[in-house]
Amino acid sequence: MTTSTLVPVFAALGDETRWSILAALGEGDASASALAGSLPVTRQAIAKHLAVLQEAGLVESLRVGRELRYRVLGAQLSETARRLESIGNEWDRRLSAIKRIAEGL
Amino acid sequence: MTTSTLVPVFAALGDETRWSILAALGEGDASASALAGSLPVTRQAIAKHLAVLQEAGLVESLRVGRELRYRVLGAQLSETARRLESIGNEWDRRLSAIKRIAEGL
DNA sequence: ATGTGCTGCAACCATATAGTTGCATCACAT
DNA sequence: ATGTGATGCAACTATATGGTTGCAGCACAT
Repeated sequence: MTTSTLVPVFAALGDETRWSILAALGEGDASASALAGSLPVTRQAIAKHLAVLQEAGLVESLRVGRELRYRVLGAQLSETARRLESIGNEWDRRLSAIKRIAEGL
Repeated sequence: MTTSTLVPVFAALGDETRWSILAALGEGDASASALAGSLPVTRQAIAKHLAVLQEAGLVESLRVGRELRYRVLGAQLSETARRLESIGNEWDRRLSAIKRIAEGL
């Protein structure tokens, strides 16, 4: 299971550039250098972002000869979504409970 | 519908203190001052966090006499979760497609 | 052997963020 | 009328973050 801490995942997803990187990786695995070709930031900046994403468990890296390719882990996104969903439902449930009480049912 | 921009929502959720605030609000609506009583930061810090959360559409505020109470909007969490889920599935789908191709099916 | 291209590390800069203190102000109750 | 408790605003500090440049090192192909 991919039970990473939730907060770093959200923090990682809270940056536009990282979404650009994820989107670019959606086209297929790519190295930091390759990504630097299609994004308006330097390779080093991308490397830092990839480190953050990897730390959050959102991408994995694989060596291919002298290059380091990155791949998106969609499962981690789904997992995070499920956990967020249940939290959201929890709050909704609580609110409905309060509403029912308020309405005297 | 609560179609807020996705990134600010994640950014808002990418902070421990804000989760503490959300958790505290789960106990019931509360003002910044009230929250400051149960959290280890000052009222002003909490007020800033609440502004971020409100900007992201995660909480709403309601005036009650001289105090400003905040309430969690669970629906926004669920909405965000759904959008994240579909993105995650999208990536999974793509990966399975690649796998099928690689396996010659 | 050597040049090219990719990674890795370090220093550096600017801005954003999380937090603080201090003070003015406004509403409510006595 | 006045005190108390809440919000609102501003200034300030420290650290984190997103970004840069520069350089060293390593792997691959010719």
